[in-house]
This record gives sequence, C-alpha cells and structure tokens, in this order.
Amino acid sequence: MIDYKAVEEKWQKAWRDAKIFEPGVSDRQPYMVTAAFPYTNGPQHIGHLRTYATADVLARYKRMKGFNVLYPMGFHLTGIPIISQANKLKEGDPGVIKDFKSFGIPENEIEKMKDPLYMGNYFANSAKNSMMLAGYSIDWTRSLNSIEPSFSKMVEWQFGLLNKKGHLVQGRHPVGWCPKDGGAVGMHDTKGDVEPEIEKETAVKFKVVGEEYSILCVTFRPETIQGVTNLFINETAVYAICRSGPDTYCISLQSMDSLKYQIELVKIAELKGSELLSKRCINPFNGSSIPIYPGYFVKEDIGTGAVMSVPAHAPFDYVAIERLKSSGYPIGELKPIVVVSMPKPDAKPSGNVASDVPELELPALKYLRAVNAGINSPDEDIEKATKLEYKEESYKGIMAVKEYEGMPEQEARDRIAESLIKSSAAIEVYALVNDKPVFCRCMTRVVVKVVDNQWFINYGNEEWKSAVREHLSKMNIFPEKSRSAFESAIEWINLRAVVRAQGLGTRFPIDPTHIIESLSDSTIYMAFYTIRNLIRGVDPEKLKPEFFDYVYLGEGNPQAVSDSTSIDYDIIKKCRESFTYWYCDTSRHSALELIFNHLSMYLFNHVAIFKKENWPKQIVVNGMVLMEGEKMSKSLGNIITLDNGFKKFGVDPARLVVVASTDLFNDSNFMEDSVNGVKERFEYINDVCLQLEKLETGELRQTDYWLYSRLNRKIDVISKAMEELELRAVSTELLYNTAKELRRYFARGGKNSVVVRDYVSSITLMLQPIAPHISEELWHILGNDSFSSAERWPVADASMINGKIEDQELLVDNVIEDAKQASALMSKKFGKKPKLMRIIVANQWKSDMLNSFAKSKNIGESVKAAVAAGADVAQAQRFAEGLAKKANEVHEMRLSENDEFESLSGATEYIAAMLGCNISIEQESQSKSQRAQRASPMKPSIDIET
RNA sequence: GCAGGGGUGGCAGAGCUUGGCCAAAUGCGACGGGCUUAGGACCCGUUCCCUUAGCGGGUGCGAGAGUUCAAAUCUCUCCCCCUGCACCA
Repeated sequence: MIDYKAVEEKWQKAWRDAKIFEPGVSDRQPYMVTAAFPYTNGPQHIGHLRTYATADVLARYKRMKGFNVLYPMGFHLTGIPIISQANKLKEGDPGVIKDFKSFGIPENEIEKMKDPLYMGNYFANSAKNSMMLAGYSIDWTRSLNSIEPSFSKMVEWQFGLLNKKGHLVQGRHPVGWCPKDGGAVGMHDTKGDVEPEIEKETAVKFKVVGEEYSILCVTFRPETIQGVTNLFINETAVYAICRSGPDTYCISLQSMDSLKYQIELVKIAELKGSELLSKRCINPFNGSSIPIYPGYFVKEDIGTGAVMSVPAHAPFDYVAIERLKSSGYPIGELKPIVVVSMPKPDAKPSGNVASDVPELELPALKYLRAVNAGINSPDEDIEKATKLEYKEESYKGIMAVKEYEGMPEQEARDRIAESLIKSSAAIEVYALVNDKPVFCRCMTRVVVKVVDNQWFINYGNEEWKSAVREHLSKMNIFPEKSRSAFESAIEWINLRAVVRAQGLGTRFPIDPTHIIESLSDSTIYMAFYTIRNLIRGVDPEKLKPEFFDYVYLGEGNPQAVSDSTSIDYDIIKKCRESFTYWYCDTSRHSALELIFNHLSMYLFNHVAIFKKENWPKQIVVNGMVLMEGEKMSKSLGNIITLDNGFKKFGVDPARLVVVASTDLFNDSNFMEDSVNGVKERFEYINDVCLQLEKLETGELRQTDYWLYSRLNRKIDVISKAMEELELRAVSTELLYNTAKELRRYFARGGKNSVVVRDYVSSITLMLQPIAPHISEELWHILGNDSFSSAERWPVADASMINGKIEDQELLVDNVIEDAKQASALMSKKFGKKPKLMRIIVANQWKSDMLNSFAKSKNIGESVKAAVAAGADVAQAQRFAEGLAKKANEVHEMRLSENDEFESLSGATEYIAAMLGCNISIEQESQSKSQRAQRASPMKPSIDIET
C-alpha cells in the first residue's frame, strides 16, 4: 500500500532542500507559468486545485522538456470583500462565523479576523500552506501580495503610464449608493449580498398646460410615446415642484429623495396629487394635449410617481382606465393607440401563449388574456402580463406608426429616446431594477447616484482594441474553443470604472482620495514576480517610476536610475536582466469565467504597457470543479478544503481527478469513486515496480517487442496530448491503459525485467507532471538517485513501434474474445464445456482479395485474381459478396496467412490457458473442419468440439 | 435580453474541426461467474432490442426539417441547461 502522507512529506521536503523549483537566470530557455492569485477571504478548497494544478502540470512538463521554468505565486488582498467579511464578523454575523468554523479555523483566530488586514494575511498564509501541501512546483522566493508597498509602487507606475497614454478618462457613471453612508454600494455592501442592478431609463417631460413645470415620467419604453393617451399620478401623494437647471419638474416628493442623486433638484413648491387632476399636459413628441388621471397602481416611491399611460401596450394602464370607466370617472373620448404590431406568424406559433389569442384586439388585453387575467385581477397577474408583453414585443415587435413604421421595436426605442433627449424633451435616468428594494448593510435603502467625475479605463479605444485583437490572433489559447469568447470579450469591454472610495489597495495617483479598483490593480502583476526576489531589501519608497521604466521598458540607463533612486546599480541591472529573461514565453492560467474581466484586462494592459516581446503568449482557462456532480457551495456544505481533501485522498489522486478527469473546458467532477480508481492504478504500478527483481532476464520475445511497441506509441500519444494540454487523454493512457497493458503482458507470459523496467521507467517519468509525488517515489523504487522532476521527458523510439506485432497480438486477443463468447453461449445453451477448439486461419487468397478490393473497390477483378491464385470460384464469390456488403468498412490487412498462423501458433499456450481447453491452430486449406470456410483475415474461424 | 459554451447509452464522459472502419472509447454503477471462511480488493463475462456457437438485423446520440450514396458528426428552425454581463473578486 502506498502511504501517501509519507510519500508527500518525503518528497516535498526533498524538493525544498534541493531548491529545484527556484530557478535562476540560465542558458536554458526560460518559460514562465503564472496562475491567477487566490483571493484571501477564505481557505483554499478542492475547487481552487484546478487552475493551480493545471499550471503546475504545465510547469513540470516544460521543465522536463528542458526549459528553465518559473512558477511563482502571490496573494490578492485588495478590494472590498475582506473588509466586508471583517465587518460581518464585527457585527457577529452567524453565517460567516459558522462558515469559518466549518473550515476548521480556531475561534481565537476568528476573533482576530475582525481586523481585515489580519484576515487577509491569515488566509494568505493558509493558502500558502495548502499550496505547499499540494506540492506545486512554486518558487516561493518571489511571493508577493497586492497590498504590499513595493507592489503599490508598481501599480502607481502602471496607472501613471496609462494616464500618459490617454487611457484614463473621466465621466458620469451610475452606482448603487447609500445615502446614509455616503458611499458606493456593491454586492458586498448590501443586506443579503444582492447585486444592485442598475438600468438606464428615459424620463420624458410632459409640459403642464398653463404652468411652468413639466411632469416627469420615467419609462422603459419611450418608443410607445405616440401611444400615450394620458398621464397617471397618485392622487393621494404629495408632489414637488423642483428646479433643475433651466427646467422645472413636477415629481412625487418621495421620488425626489432618490432622484436628487442623479439630477439637480431644488424644491420650490409642493402640491397634492389631486390638484393635478384638473390639468392637462402636452405630449412632447406630437404636441397633443392629454389629460391626467389618478392611477391606482402608481407608487410614489417608484420612478417619479408619475406614469405616461399607454393603454394599448401596458396592461396596468389599460386596467386602470377600465377601472376608472366602470367607477364612473369622467373619461371622455379615450382611444388606446396601437403603436407596435407583432409580425403575423408565418408558421405554427412556437408555443407563445399570447399567439393563441385572436388578433384585432388591443395588445394589452391580449396579454392579459394570455395569462388568464382581466381588469379585476390582482396586480401580480397584471405584472405577469406586463412582463410577457414587454418581452415579446421587445423581441419581435415592429413599429406600426409613421416615421418609425416597420422598424424593429428595439431599434426604435434607442432612436426615439435619443431624439427626445436631443430635443430636451426627455432626460436619461437610472433605476434599480432588482425585484425587491435593495438595502445597504446599515438598513438604508440603496439609491442610484450618478457620479460625475468617475475615472475609467477606456477599453473602448478602437486603436487599443485592434492591437489586442491582433495580438490575440497570434496567441495560444487553451482550450482553443474558448478563443471566440476572448474575441467577443475584446469587442464588448468598454469603459471600466477604475477607482473606489473605499477598500484595501493602492491609492489612485491622480486622486489619492480614491483606491484603485482591485481587478484593475492586478493586470500586470506577473511581471513583478520576475524582480520580486531581487528587491526584497530595497526600500519601497525608492521604487520610483524611472526604476520601472528601465526595468520593464528598457528606458533610461541603470546608472541614471541608480543616481535618482539610490537603488544599487547592480540590483537595477539584475532586475532588468531577470525581467527580459523571464517575461517572454509565458503561460497564464485562470478560470473560464474570468475571460470577460480579468483575462481581457490582462491582455489590454499588457498591450498598453509593455513592449511587444513581453506581451502574453499563451492563456489556459479551465472550468470549475463539481463535488459529486453538484456545485460546491457553502449552503450545500460540500466544500472540502485542500488540507482535508489531501488528508483524505492523498495529493496526487486528488489533483489527478480534478485536473485530468475531463478536458479543460468542462467542469470536472470530483467523485470519490474516481479517486479510488486512480489509487488502484497507482497501487498496481507501484507493485510492478516493487516486484521487478522477481522477473527474469533473457532474450526478447514477441511479447516483449509488443510491450516496447506499445510503450513507444504511448510516449508519442502522451507527448502530443501534453502539448495540447489534453490532460484527460494523458491520464487515461498513462494510468488505465498502462495497467491494462502490463496485466496483459504478464498474462501473456511476459517476464523480462529489463523490458518491464524500461516500460515503467518511462511511465514513471511521464507521470511526473500529473502525479509528482508518486512519480518521485516510483523513480526512487526503480533505483534512481535523481529526482524524476529533474529528468528529461522520454522520447519515443520510432523503430520500436511495430504495427505488425501489435496486429498479431491483437489477433490473439480477438480470437480469445470470440472463442470465449462462443463457448459461453454454447455452454449456456447446451450445457456442454468445450474440449477442443480449432482455430482456423483464413486462406491467403482471402486477404489478397480483401487488400485488392480495399484499393480498387472492384469486385469482379478481385474475384478473378483470387480464382487465378487458386481459389474455388464459388467460395471466392461468396467471400466477395461479404466484402461488397460492407465495402466502406474494408481496409487493408497487415498480416498474411502465415503471419496469422505463426502468431497464433506461438500463443497456443496462452490461448489455451485463457480458454481453459485444448487448442489446435489450423490453416483453412489443411483443416478438415466444416467451419473452416468461415475464416476470414483477422477473424479466424472457430470450431468447438465438446 | 445580450454574449460564450453545451445537450450522447443507468450515470460520468469521449467522439463531433477533417461526414463512412460508431451500437458509439474509457471509467463508474448494475447483474452473473471465479477467488475467498466471509467481506473488501482482484480476475472473467453480460449490460438498447431481436437473433446467433463468435455471424447478422433493427432502433439510436435534445426535437424537427434539410444536404448526402452515407450524419452523433454539415445546414436551418425550435426546446432545454450552464457561465458571464462591469466597477464586483
């Protein structure tokens, strides 16, 4: 039995002592592998294993291919989550405390984590420990974290450069905002961790006749403005008349409280909603005069407390009008105006409920019916109808009124909104569109604030985009099929807010009251690894921009930099040397879901900052890890921390299952069964290594050549798979097929210790990237003093690949399989056990015919040739018919009749043993068996005597 | 809604880029047998349907339609699932 714990400790210590993963600058070709650094607000768990272990596999493989490989690691502490987590602890949040306890964190530590910095460092340390347990081939001398002062210096330099290049811009930006705290509110700051969803809306100004103010109505569907028949207000609410620049608005008093964070509002008067009812206002689109009615559904705290009524297309509006009518409210001529039509379905409707309702009705009514609602239905039903109508019409609706007639509704929406805003008939506002109101942790309701001077990185810059686009086309992307995601990410990414008012991190150089947002501060940090170890003794204050200009960009000269920064000349030189050495051939590892943020920003920033030769060369993304088929989540309680997982399963089995149970793109499924399967194979190979001495030596026999052939073919297959990072293929070939082949080799009578040693030695070496500890152990058992990690990757000897021998052995296996089946069926049916089996090899003319047919596909000629060669005409024709039937499947044979006969004869003992009866190998022409004629190439006839 | 990726046998998961050697690798599970005092491990066999002494035939790879001599594989439409959607790591 393999003692995983002991093996892991032994080799991890040996690696550390030998410092084999601390590469210096050398003559060997450099290769640098980096993986997204872990965020430190929790422990490492099995899910984290995937990215880091995949990177480790590549690092180890490249090392064996003769590269000088650097795999560094750092920790992410910037941002909000750590702070909000610490705050939760301070508040005594039972959820967080419970989670932490379940991770095995001692209570006194939890207490100390009320200090966010303490928490960050605690988890950084714990992550480092877990990663060391995982045996990643990381060079820890370069470790860094994202809040250390020297790192901040680099980030400051980076943003100075971005600014110089014009990539930083300022502008208006809506954010979730807590009026009480006076700060922006993201998901981590809200009660229940909900993301405030902000959407753009249009607020249309309806000038009130005879007054100086306009009623402001917020809408998602400005394109329906021609269908407005009236306004709705809440007659019991209080409305405010406010000045806003040159405009004067009438909005509900309550909505003023939230809207004032978006537009300037100075209240000059108040009036009751009921006072508005006697007035009329003007539709700014067409100048028509419309009345104002009380709308039962109008809420004073939503939007502006006033709604433009489009009864033809808004179920609520329709219902409100109908209810007013039936209550006797004086409504004169009010005709709903249809402004959007649905295309006639040319085929059968595709299950759209609404399509079942006859046309010629008002759309609003149609959708009400579609959800089985009427004018007296509860609001939830009307809401349903509203949503359905919004969805369907937005998707398929066609404008049905002049000017925009025939235009898809989506397009008309943008155009009309734009033109209304342009003519000052409307303004743009934002609203939270979460189903429920969003509250800040402090219980204050979150509003939308438009920040005026927000700083952005302008990823929308077309020049920048096209440079990135072009570079991407030259990069390796694994898996290749995620390239399209990168392509669309490049197109999609636009302005990205880059600073926050709070959180851990680097101060923004242009406005030190703000902190650089934490995804933006970690886009080029990998470059820092190349010098981190060299500047440990340097006072961070000395790391002035000119230092980075020289080290990263080669600008200036080391003497001048040394003079102005008072950093040692030698250190500066070495940094530059190290950077140029390492930062060329790089592989970046991260998870699939980061393509649209981190990885894209990584590309953009590299292109913006560095010289072309230092741009990224390769990105590897991987899916996530499922636990026994389920998503890992705290609520399911199925998160296994790395430390626990390793204890339970062993490092190599665990990482092998996570990394190699599926291809990169798919989610990998961590199942205990799979772990056990892996372990069994390890045990088997381990046993073979341990028992090598018991084998004999001697001349090579057919079986030995077979095993060599398999081995060399395997080396080819695995090497190719490794290059493509198809780790699943690597593991099946290396573990499952290896065990299978060895078993067969021994069963077939193989017993040559030299051959087996050669075989398992190569297997052991190829195992190194995916199962490093086991590999070292086996390598050691095989009598080697070196590290398998430091050995070279095996190279296939093409001359040892022998298709003929493999076919001969395949034939033997086929025969055994067929015979077993036949005899099993026979004994089942007739209850008789076979005494003797005749295995009859097909005539040579059959394989000749088959080969000629495979080439020419011409039956007639093949038959003729066969007859000329002495075949019986009737037999030849019968055989030809069989061939013709599956003409497409016929392929050439490598073995002649003699080859078949020889290999079967040579394997008589083996076959007899496998079948448990006597065997006679015969040739078709010589055999007296009646079944002899049934023989065909690679498929001898079998005649069973009982 | 938009963008990206998927839907394959009891399950997991290949194959689909380059259509035919695909009833579909591999692993797990289940069933039967062997080994064993017994269990585990291990070994052998079966595991879509019919049929058969290994043959052969049918149905079949989300649904439907199409291209083709030939489709899990190409095209179109539809349905469903997953991930991301921004200031948040």
